[in-house]
Amino acid sequence: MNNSEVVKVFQDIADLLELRGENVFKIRAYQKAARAIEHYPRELEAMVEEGDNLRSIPGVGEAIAKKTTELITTGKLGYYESLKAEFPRGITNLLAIPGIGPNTANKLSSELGISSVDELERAINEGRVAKLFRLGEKTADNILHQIQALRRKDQRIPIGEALPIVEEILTTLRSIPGVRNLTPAGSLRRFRETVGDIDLMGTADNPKEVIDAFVALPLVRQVLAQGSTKASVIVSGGLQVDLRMVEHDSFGSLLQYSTGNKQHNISLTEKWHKQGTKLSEYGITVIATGKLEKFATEEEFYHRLGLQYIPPELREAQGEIEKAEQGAIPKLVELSDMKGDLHTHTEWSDGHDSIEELARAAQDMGYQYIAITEHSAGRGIAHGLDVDRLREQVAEIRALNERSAGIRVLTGIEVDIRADGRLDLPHEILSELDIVIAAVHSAMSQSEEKMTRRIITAIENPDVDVIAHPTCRLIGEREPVAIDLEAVFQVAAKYNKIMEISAMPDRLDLKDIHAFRAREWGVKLAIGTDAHSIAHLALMRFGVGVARRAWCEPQHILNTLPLEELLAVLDRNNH
DNA sequence: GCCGTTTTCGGCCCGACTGTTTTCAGTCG
Repeated sequence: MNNSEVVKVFQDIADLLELRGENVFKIRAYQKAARAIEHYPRELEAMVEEGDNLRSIPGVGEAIAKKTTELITTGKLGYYESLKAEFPRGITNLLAIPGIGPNTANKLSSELGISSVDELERAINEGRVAKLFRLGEKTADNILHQIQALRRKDQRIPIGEALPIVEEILTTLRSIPGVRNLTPAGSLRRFRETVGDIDLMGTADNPKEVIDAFVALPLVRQVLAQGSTKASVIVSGGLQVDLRMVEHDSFGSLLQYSTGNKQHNISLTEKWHKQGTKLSEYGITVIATGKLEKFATEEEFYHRLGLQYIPPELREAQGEIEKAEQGAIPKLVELSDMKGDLHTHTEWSDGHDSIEELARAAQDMGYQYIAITEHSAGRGIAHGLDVDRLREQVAEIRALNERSAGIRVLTGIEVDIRADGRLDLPHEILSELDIVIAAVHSAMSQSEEKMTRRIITAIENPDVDVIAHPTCRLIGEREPVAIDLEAVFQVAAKYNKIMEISAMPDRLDLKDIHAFRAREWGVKLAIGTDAHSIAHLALMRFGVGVARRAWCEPQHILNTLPLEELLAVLDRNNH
């Protein structure tokens, strides 16, 4: 049983307890535990097997640890089953509709016998819902509207799709005179791999003008709300974007409040409440005097609390507040630390541009090096290189390096790892290359045991430097393969092999929590774009985002090294 | 149900909106 299945059970328990009208703090405890497990970098199943204490997870105490163990070892949870038996099947689906909470759901169930979204829709259309006490025509209409929105609403969208849309909006609005601050908040600012709605925060001398320009943007399809300081729109693609404007001197408080995540904010607020201060989107209020302090920047806000500034990517309630108290927030890797790209494709395999074009583009980005890593000729991979073509390419790259200065082009390959763990190309050619990346592109439905063995065999192969996209997932399209990453990281650490963070926004593989664990195991990471064209080189920032969420500093990332040091590390393994 | 620089019991984040009702319950972020 994987973590997300455990999370689902505890979220469901919280919903059922809400319906039952239980103590809200008990409900909150289950929600908090579910969130903590959702972001936890280790698989609970492995922890239970190894006898590790689940109570080391913040928010998991004696009762929830015991329930988790039961759930994982037996596949069932008695408490959950009996709780479910108390309510009509499917009633928790009603809670997923915005505007319906436990009280409304109970009322619908007990008075109208409704326990599904379809039944609810029918009842609204027949006018039965509006007749209930404390409901009415408007509420019923609103629920119907929400049901329809829910049905056509896409899932959370990948950050790679959201960010370009947001940047287009920001660029236009920033050109309005009088705009001083304008930035995204929420999960986009924290660089989560997918985002729901987009929140934008800003300040301007003329906020109304900015709001008017915002709702008039050409990509706006529908205006949901528009006031003097706030507006909500749906843009083409179905994404909801909210803009909120505040006074200049309150911008820091609002931005901090709106960046989250939820648990980060709750932890801060709870902690300082005990010390007699109240935190809100308006600032910090000393309860005794009622005096409100405003903050123009987030830095001032955190410093007022006696904390180091916490970068948005770390605000996930993973111990960052304690680290900030100790002054131990890491100096996270930045895009400007990147000295080169170690994973690219050209027209030699399935890329679009020539080696030289790609190299020039990399040089223009200020890189010191770029590795050309085509696919190997393994089955199923378009235009992969066999030994002869690879030799030919190596010769071309060497010639290119000799006749041009400014950037070093590294010879390489993204060699296929076959189903049994052997590589698709022989040692003779691999040993001639500057860098060998190995990756799985076939037989992805193997058992966890087989897949783990397969990857470990590749890691143990002295010709291999880097393992790329080890879970093979495609966000929203393909589930990750079954693999024991803890075992993989352990072996990678032993052999000093590198794990890649794919910066390709639909991969981001390793993902944040896996990269976090790899770093904890002492595994060195590389960030590669897997570029198939010049434009893809710019995707590096998404990989840097993942690395930052994994608490990585420059020394954890291979391709922050200058050329000579990079070559020394790669030479260490073989060649 | 969780937790501890008020530490094993007694707390547990804050503010706003909406619709229904006439003072506030319910829900959300």
